[in-house]
Amino acid sequence: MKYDFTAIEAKWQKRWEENKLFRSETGDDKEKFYALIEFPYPSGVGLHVGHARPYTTMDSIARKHRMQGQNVLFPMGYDAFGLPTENYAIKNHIHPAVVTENNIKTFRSQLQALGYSFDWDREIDTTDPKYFKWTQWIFLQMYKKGLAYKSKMPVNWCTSCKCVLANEEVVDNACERCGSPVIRKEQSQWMLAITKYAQRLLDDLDEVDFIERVKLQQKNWIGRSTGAQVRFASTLGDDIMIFTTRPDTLFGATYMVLSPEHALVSKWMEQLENAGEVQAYQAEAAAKSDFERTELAKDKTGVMLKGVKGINPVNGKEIPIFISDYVLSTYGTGAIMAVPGHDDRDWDFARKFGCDIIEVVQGGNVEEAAFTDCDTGVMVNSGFLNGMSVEEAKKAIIEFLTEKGIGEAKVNFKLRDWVFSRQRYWGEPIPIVHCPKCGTVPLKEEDLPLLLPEVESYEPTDDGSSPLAKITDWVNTTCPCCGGAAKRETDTMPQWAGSSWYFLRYMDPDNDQELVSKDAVNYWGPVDWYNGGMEHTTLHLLYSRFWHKFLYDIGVVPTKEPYAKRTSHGMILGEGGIKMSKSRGNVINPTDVIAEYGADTMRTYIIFIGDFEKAASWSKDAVKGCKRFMDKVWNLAETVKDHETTYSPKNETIIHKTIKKVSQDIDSLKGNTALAALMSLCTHLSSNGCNQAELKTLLQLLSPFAPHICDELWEQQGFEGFCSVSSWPVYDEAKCKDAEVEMAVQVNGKLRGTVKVAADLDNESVIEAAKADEKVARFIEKTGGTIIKTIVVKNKLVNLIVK
RNA sequence: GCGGGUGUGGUGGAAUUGGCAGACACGUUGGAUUUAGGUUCCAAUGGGCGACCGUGCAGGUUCGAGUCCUGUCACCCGCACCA
Repeated sequence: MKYDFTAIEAKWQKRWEENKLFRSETGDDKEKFYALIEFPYPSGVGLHVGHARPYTTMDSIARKHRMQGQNVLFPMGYDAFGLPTENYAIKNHIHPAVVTENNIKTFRSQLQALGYSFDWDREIDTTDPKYFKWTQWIFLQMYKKGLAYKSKMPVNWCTSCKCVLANEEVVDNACERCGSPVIRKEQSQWMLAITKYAQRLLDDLDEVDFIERVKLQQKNWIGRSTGAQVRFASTLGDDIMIFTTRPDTLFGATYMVLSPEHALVSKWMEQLENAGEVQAYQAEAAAKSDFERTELAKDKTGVMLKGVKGINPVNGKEIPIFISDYVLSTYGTGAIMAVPGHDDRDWDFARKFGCDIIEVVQGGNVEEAAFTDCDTGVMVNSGFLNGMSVEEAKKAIIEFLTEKGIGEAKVNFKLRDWVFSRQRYWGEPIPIVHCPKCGTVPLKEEDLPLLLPEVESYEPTDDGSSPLAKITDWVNTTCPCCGGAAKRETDTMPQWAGSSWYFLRYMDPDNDQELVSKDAVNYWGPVDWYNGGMEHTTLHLLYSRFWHKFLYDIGVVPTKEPYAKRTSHGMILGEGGIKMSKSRGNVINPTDVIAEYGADTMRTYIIFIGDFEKAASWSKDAVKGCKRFMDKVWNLAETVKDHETTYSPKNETIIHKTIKKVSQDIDSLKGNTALAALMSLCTHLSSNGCNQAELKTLLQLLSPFAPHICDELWEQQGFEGFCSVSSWPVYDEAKCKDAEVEMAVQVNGKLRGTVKVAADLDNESVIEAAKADEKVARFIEKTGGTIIKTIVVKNKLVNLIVK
């Protein structure tokens, strides 16, 4: 018979669905296993091979765990709010909901064509009112607990479109759409106080099994630092609060720097001798993105505020104050004391602007460069701190500052609060009403979901408010509190909102009373294994941990952390290691690959392509190798005519070895080497003869990767039920060992030969066998003849040191 | 500039974590079967005539280094100059 993958794959996808083979029942007696992959944003271009990599890998893990008898939850859904859909809708005058619906249809059929073992009865969509009702509900709870608040924040403002732009829409400081300059402008925004959870988000990383580089990136992003907050007086009367991690160097502070946006700068403006210069610099800074400020770091810029001086609180010295864009308004207090002797950036700046450089920790040469690596140095030029170690000085100065009431110890985080408003149409409306009498009033829970109104146009308004602001019918409402006339909040939530809790909804997708039932979350939570891209490490992953901790605090979920384990995949690049992109025309569409070679080949190749955690490049030719492997398995099955139920002695060892290898490799994300072992097994069985018991095991081991062909051959061999849900083969450790091993023989560390000996042979016999090898003996003779030392690595290698 | 990564044949990548570098594939070459082949099978395939040389580059530790240490270069991802 011919291997007709198209017919076979359609047949089994249909059967799996008809039999609800992958449905997961909440509350099963079996051990639960919740495998999660990041749900896709259903863009117009459809599924990308980049999606297929983590999805296929996690599918193979889910399938294996299911075969091992676990109750597996492996769900799929769509993160469908977002900018591209909205922009497409604006351009083509189609409702974003319609665009979304069409895109989801495409995605669903593409996912189904790949044969993933999702429980399709649990599919979710973040734009479904039944779903976002609960996104809004969570926001209300946060508002009630004081975690949602309004604040002025800088936004990207297109001077021509007169609207707020996402960072993504700003290209080289210009609007992506119209090319006009983009400036930074203050606008009132809804914020979520993630910083209140900073310490817990940091501490609880110790409790979870995340790959190290994810933990590290989150740690550095949260960025806890300890230091002091210190109040500097100024000659104009106002105090300047600064944060420093090095209060011990306070005597070395020879100038101060404020961020250009600092409130005191505007306050002092009229009294400054160089107000014009200062204002020009402020405008210049406003035109730069934070990122650009960073890139231009090498050449420090700034302006001295003439007419005001700061006063160093420990020695009373008057020091100049600058504004410079290397100080950010969003970190610390937006003001620093500069210690050029012991900070690189301060040193560069001081040299350029002619500020004093004072050494306060001995050990370097501050005339040459800042001495920063100075933890072991001794304090000098620092009054009462002189002679102390850095550590002692830190303690002493904080005591001194606290006593005098001019400073205190302070923990500071890099992490800043989450800007939660978007002036956009295609997002969850924020369920808040503004009442002239009652102020800001949350909607009542029973009035959720608050739906999006129908609008004519999705374009933002030219005063920077959301398109919703134009819908007066919708905006004008009554106050839930006093019943008087009031106006709705017109900002919507960011795309991150819906994805911050979706894993909970999969546990109980149809519940209209709660976001998730206690039974469901107690049974399924936490997610056992969550895989996703590194690009989501600091935003999505942190946001969802934050929301989960909040839900834990209000008693909705029973665990502090949402995900027990987190892994991350590498990117799929185009041929030759170039990034896939539309403009390069090297984008691979999984649907095309399926049409040409079948889903099993596509799945096998995407697993075989390389180390899951590293980037890998697509190769059209290499796909063929995987198709050949499918053909080989098919051909092998055609040779099996017996009904043996035990392995033959000649194949026993390799079968047990392969079961062991594949079992271990799947759970350590090494499907590539598992497949290499299966290819070897297949070749071995083809040339050595294969009985039905052996074929059965091969099919089961291959099934997580290539499930369709395995179920087909399973049926053809007359086995019961589905290979996809059969019991995972077990191996016998004792049968994984070969009787004989080949050991490498080195003379003085260089490979000179090999010997075949019985496994686990004692060292002396191994050395004798090694010396007996003709080539080895010759090299011993040549190098001096006397063996002075021997090193034996069991079953691996002998090294003879000869003099 | 900061944070996190990655560098191995003609190509994708293996290497039990300090123990035979190049498993398994792709490609190439030769052969067999075939009317034909995106069929199947067999053989060869890091470089060098060789002693030997080979894991981005330069050192180091070790009986032994792709793996550990120091320095350095290149590339990729993220970013909010984090005081």
